[in-house]
Amino acid sequence: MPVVDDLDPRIERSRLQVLAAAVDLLREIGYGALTIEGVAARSGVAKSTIYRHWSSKAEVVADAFQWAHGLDPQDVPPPGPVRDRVVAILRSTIRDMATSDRLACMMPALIDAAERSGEIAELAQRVAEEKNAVLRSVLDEAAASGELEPHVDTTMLADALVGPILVRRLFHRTPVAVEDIPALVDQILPRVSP
Amino acid sequence: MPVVDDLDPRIERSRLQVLAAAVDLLREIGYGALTIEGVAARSGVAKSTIYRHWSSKAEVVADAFQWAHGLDPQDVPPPGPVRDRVVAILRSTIRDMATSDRLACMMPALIDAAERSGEIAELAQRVAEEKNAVLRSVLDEAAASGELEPHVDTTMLADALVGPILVRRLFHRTPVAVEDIPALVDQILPRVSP
Amino acid sequence: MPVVDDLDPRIERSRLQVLAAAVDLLREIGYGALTIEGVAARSGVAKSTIYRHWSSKAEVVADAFQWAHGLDPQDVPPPGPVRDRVVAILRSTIRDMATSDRLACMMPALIDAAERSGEIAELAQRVAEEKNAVLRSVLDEAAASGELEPHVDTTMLADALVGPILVRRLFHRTPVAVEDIPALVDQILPRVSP
Amino acid sequence: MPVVDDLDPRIERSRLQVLAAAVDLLREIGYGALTIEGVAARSGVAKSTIYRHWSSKAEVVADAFQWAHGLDPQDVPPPGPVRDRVVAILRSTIRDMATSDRLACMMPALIDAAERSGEIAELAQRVAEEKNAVLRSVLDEAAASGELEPHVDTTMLADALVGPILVRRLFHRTPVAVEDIPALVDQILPRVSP
DNA sequence: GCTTAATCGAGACGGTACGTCGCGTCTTACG
DNA sequence: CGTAAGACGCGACGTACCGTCTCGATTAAGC
Repeated sequence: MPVVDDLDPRIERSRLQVLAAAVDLLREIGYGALTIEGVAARSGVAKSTIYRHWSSKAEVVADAFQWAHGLDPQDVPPPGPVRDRVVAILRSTIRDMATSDRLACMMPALIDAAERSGEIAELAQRVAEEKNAVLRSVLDEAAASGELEPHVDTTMLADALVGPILVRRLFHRTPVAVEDIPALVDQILPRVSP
Repeated sequence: MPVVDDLDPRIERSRLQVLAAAVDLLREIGYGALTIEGVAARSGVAKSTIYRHWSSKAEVVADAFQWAHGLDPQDVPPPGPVRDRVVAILRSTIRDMATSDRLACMMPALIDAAERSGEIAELAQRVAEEKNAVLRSVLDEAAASGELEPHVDTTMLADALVGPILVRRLFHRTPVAVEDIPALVDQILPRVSP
Repeated sequence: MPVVDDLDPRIERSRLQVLAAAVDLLREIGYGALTIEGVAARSGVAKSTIYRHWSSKAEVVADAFQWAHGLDPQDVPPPGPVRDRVVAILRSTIRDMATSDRLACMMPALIDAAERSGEIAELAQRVAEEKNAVLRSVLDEAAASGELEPHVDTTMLADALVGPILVRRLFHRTPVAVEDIPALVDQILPRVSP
Repeated sequence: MPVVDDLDPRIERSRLQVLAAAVDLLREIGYGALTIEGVAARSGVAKSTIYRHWSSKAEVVADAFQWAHGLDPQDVPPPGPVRDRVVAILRSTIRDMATSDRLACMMPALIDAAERSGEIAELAQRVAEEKNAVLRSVLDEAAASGELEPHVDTTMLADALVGPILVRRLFHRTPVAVEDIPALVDQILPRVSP
C-alpha cells in the first residue's frame, strides 16, 4: 500500500500536507462541510495538485483516514473463552464508531454512496468484510475447538452480533454502551457447550 | 397533524408535489446528491415556493421521509408460534427493502441524512422504532405467554434479528434471501421452551 | 384629467395612499431603488390593488409626480422684452431639473424607456412638447410683434435655447448655472431688432 | 491602457466577448433591462467569470462604453469656411446617431446609465467632451482667425449647435434631417464677419 | 553543473446550486 | 365589488465550489 518508488520527494510532501489538512478539517468542520477548496487553502497545496493525485473529496478523505492511523488497525483479542474474546472485539468496535477520526464515522456517507456507485459498493463490502474478519475467525476457532456447536453459521452469527450495535448506531440517538456488550453477547451467542 | 383550515389549496398542492419529487429523488440519487433546485425542477414547483415553506434541504427531506412513512403500511402477522410470526415479519422486511415504493428502500439515504441533520436523526429514530414495534410486540407477547424466557431483552433481540438483514443489505452485494430467514431466526431466537 | 365619477371612495383612498408612499420613497431612495413591493409595504395598500390601478412602476411614478404638484405647473412669464421672458423660462427649467420631485428628474429614465417602447416615446414627445410650448409661444409672440425677425424658425430656436441646458444636464457633471442663462440667451437669440 | 503582461490569453478573450455582448445588449434593450445573466448567455462567458473581472453591472457597462468609444473614429472636416465645416460635423453626427454600430446610437442607454452610476457619469462626461472636441476646435480656430467674433463662448456655442439635434433625437419622433442642417447652423452661428 | 522534464502555485475557465428578492399573476376571505 | 393578505411561477441576483485548464516558476534527475 505505501508508495515504494517515490522518486520525486515533492509528491510525497504535497501528499502529507494535504492529508494533514484534511484530517484537521474533518475534525473541525466534519465531512459534509469539508471542501477541496478548503483543503487546498489550508494545506498550501494548489487545487490542481490535489486533483492531480486524488479524484474526489471522498478519496482524499478516505486516504486521510487511512493515513491518520495506519490502516485502522485491527487488534486481535488474546486467546481465552469465546465469550470474552467476542466482548473485547465488540467493545473496540463501539469505541471506533464513536471516534471521529476512524473510518467508522464515515459509515453513513459510505452506505449512501455505496447505493449510488457500484465501485463504492465493492469498497464498502471489502471494508465491512475486513472489519468483520477478526470476529468471524474468533468464532470459527471456537467452532473448531468445540466451544461452539460445529454446525453454527459463523458468518450470520457475526452479523447478528454486530447488527444490533450498527442498528442502534445508525437509527437511535443512544448507541449501545460498552457496558451493555456482555448482555448482548450472552443473548446472541449460543450457549457454550459445557 | 394534517392542516385543517387550509385556506389556499395551492399550498397543499405544492406541498404534495414537492414531497413526492423529494421522495423520488432520494430513492434515485440519495440525500447527498439531492438539491432544492432538482426538487423544484422535478416537482414543477418554483424554488422560491419551496423556500417559502421549508427552510433547508434537511427540512424538506425530513418532511418527505415522514410523508412517505405515513403512506407505508405495517402488517401484523396472524397469531401463531413466535417463530412463525417472526419469520413472517422478517420476510416482509426483506421484501420491503427490495420494493421501490417502500420507505425501506430509502434507508441508505435516510442513514446519511440523519448524520447531517439532527431533525432527520430524530425522525429516523422514530421511524425505526415504529418499524420495529411490530416485531417487538410479537416478542413481548411471546415472553408474556411463556413461549420465550420472560427475562429476555426483547428490544435487543429485535435488533439482533433485524441486524444481520440490515448489515447484509447495506454492506454486502448479496442480501439475505427470503429462504434463509428460518435459519436466521433459529440461530438467534432463544430456544422456545418445550 | 381628474377622475370624475369616483363611485367607490375606497379606490380614491388607495390611490392617494399609493401616490403618497411613492413620492416619499422617490425622495428617500430614488427611482432606481423604488419597487412596487416597497410602495405596497409603505402605503399599506396590497400589491394586487396597486397592479389593479397601474400597470407598471413607471406609471405609478409618473402618476405620483403629476399628483405631487398638480401637473407640473408651467408659469408663463409676465409680458416684457423677449430676452427677459426667455431668461425667466430657462431659469425655471433649470430649477425644475434640479428638484427631485419634478418630472424633469425622470428624464434620463424616460429617454431610455422611449427608446424601447413606442408608447413611452409618444408620451415623452408629448411631455417635451408641452414643456416647450410656453417657450415657443413667447418666441412666436415676439416674432409676430416684430421684436424678432418674422422668418425665424421658432421651433428650432426653442430647441437651440434648451439644448445646451439639456446637454450639460445629461452629459456634464456641472449643469448650466442660473446666472449663466443671460449669456446663453444673448448668444443664441438673434439680435433684437432695434 | 492596454494590459501588456497578459499572461493568460483567456482573460483578454473573455473580456472582449463580454464587452461585445454588453454593447450589443445595450443597443438592443438598454441599460435598465441589461442583466449580467443576459451578458453571460450572449457572450458565452460564465457568470462567475464576469463577476471575477467586474464587480457590478455598472462596471461592465462602463467598460463596454469605453471600449466601444475607443473603436469609434472621429473625423475632422477639411479646412474651409466655418459654416461649411460645422455643417459637415453636424451632418456626420446625425449619421452616427442613426448608425447601429456607432457609440451615438447607445446614447439613450448611456444617459440612463450615467444617472445610476457615478462611474458611468464620469465616463459619459469624458466621452461627450471628446465627441464635442472636434466641433469646439473648429469654432476656436474660427474665433482665432477672426471669422467669428473673438469673444464668443465656443463651448456654449457648440452645445447650442448640437443641442437641437439631440433634443429632437431624444424626444421627438422626427429627428433633424440632414438637409435641415444648413438652416440650423445659419440660425445659431453668429453672423460671420464680412 | 546543466539541461530537461516532472511538478508545482496560482488562478482563470464554464458550470451548478445556493438562498434571496422582486416581479406580475392568482386565489381566498372579509367588509 | 374592492380590498388585504399572501401563495404562486419566474428570473436575476451575487457567492461558493466544483473539476478542468493553462500558465510560468521551481526543482529534482540524469546527462
